[in-house]
Amino acid sequence: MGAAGEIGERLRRLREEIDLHNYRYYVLDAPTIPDAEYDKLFRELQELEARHPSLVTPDSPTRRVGAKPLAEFAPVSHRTPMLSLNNAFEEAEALAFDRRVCEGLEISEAEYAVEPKFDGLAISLVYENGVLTQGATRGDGYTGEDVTANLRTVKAIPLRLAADRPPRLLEVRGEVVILKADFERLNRVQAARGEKEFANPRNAAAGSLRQLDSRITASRPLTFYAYGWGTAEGAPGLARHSQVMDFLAALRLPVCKERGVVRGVAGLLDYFHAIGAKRAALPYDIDGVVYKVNDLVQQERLGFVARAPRFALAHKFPAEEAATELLDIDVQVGRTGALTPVARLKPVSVGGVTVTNATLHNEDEIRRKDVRIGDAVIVRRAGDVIPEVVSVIRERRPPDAREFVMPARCPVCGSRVMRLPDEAVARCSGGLYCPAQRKQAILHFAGRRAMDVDGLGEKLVDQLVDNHLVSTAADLYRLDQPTLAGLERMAEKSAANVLQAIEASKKTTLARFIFALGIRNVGEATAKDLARHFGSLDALMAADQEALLQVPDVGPVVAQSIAQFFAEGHNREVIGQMRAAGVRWPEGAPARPAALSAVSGKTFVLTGTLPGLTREGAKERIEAAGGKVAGSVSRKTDFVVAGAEPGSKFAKARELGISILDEDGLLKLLGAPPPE
DNA sequence: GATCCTCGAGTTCT
DNA sequence: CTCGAGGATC
Repeated sequence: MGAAGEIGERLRRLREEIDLHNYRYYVLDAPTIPDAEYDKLFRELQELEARHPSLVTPDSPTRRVGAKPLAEFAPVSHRTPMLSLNNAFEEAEALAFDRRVCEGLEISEAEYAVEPKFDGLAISLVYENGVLTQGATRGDGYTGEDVTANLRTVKAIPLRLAADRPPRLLEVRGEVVILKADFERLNRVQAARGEKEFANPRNAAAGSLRQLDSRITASRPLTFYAYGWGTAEGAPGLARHSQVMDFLAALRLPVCKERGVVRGVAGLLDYFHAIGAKRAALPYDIDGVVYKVNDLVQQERLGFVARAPRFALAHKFPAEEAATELLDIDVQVGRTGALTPVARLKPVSVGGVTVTNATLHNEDEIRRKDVRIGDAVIVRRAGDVIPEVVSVIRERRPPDAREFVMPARCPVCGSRVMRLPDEAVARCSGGLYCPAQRKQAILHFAGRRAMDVDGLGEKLVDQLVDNHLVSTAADLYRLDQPTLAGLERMAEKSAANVLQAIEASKKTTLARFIFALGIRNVGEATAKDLARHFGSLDALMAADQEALLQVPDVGPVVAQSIAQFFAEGHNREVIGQMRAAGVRWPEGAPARPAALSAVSGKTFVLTGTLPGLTREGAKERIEAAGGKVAGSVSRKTDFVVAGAEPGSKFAKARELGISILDEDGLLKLLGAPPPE
């Protein structure tokens, strides 16, 4: 072999090896060599190609870096049209789909290929004799845009298919997406550079793919999943869609791991619910699942209606984001006097529930998002629960949109509003003179984690305070049946229940009582620390700054808050009244000796819904066994206990490699003896 | 002084 | 759940 031939051979081997590592890294997510070694191979290839430009091939992994900006994208006609799917939002529509399929095919039960529906951008990739020659957006389904240069930078897309005799022509259909974790990283980078953050992974993927400068695309963490083929010439004859997917996977195209084959409508719905339950834990965003009749001959027999196939259906989850109108911004007063702006929205359905309010946190947040009253806004349920205004649709801003101004006086009591120079929140300076703060203080006192007075809710507290029946928490213990029964929506029976609950709350623990007082900066955890450290309320009340600083997790700020609270004569008086009324707890004995177990000293984080235990129950049992329950996952977390529909904590635990337990695992651990 | 971790506080809807 | 801020740690 001549020198040129040898170099050609070395180049070929290098490319093959790099392609394989790319596949393992980007598609299988299971690299087999360290990054540094990969970089070495890559550099060797780059150097060799630089010295022998004539031997550079278009499918070389070095050609992924991005090319010069284009003036515009060229139009591309798809050989086989990329049709849209019919959508279903209700189970009834899925049932109707299955019935039509069975009737159309004159069978009693159909077999379906099922897969998640990615929330990304549909694209088409053309491979000629195994080499990627063209990539295009879906466009209107018949004509898309040529984004070949951009798609070449996507590492999960093979530039050459892994086959000795690849099909003459293969159109691969799939979705370009950004993984959730990559999206968060990307936004952090954007923020650090002072550039605009993306609202969601889909927008980020769309924006990245539509860059005329492919070097920008190359810097974005795009990935790809194939979901089918269009025109295929010289490909093996296959009978089922599921086989097509296996074929694509064998060519080293990335395909979704969650795909499956099910029978009948029950199979479809089971899959829909299974994926729905897994949704939060999946690394990518999806907006539903797709059902396709698996048999390709049957698909052909069913054919198309208008522009959508009759053999496939997209069964969508309720939208997690929606556009609506911001009608007004109100201000709420919290227990500490914090003024929180709340968006009043035109009711809109998000994630299956109707949203009318959403917090805007504080003034800075409103400014940052540039939200104005009257704006069209995008609303999302953060972590699937709490509604939040994501962004403003600038193009739809009405000319009369008004900026929000934080009021100078408390909307409830008229006291001056203060904002400390280094704090984000504005506060009402009225203290307990402010009815809003008084009400919140009483609600906090009665809260489940504090004194646990069942049935004492917002409506009742409003009435009690407004009618001057109660002005401090101690007054609760002076209420009687006739007073309560005179209130709205308070029949004799409910009045008796509330009195009973108030009576029952008298028997409590020191930690709960300290928490219930609502001392600034003293929450549940600090209250427990204080109770354990001082053993009695009198010892705590007598403690000076220095004594307080001895308590773990108490620093100067918290110590100051506590000392200040007890120095206030009014507070001491209220506490005296409550003790006189019979509020009591076991005192003296500082903390029972925690049972020694495998759980002692370990930190747990709970996420999702456990089948047999409540969150509180699980927490109590872990603490009784000497463990700690923290709110968020970090490297110091020993175990994450995951139930059904876990949140982002589950993903984080996986990322950090923390042991994950289910309820059974937790119970076993609780019962297990301590490690030697 | 910077960084990481945890806690506190506020929030929605059924 | 998310944000901000207090505390601990290096």
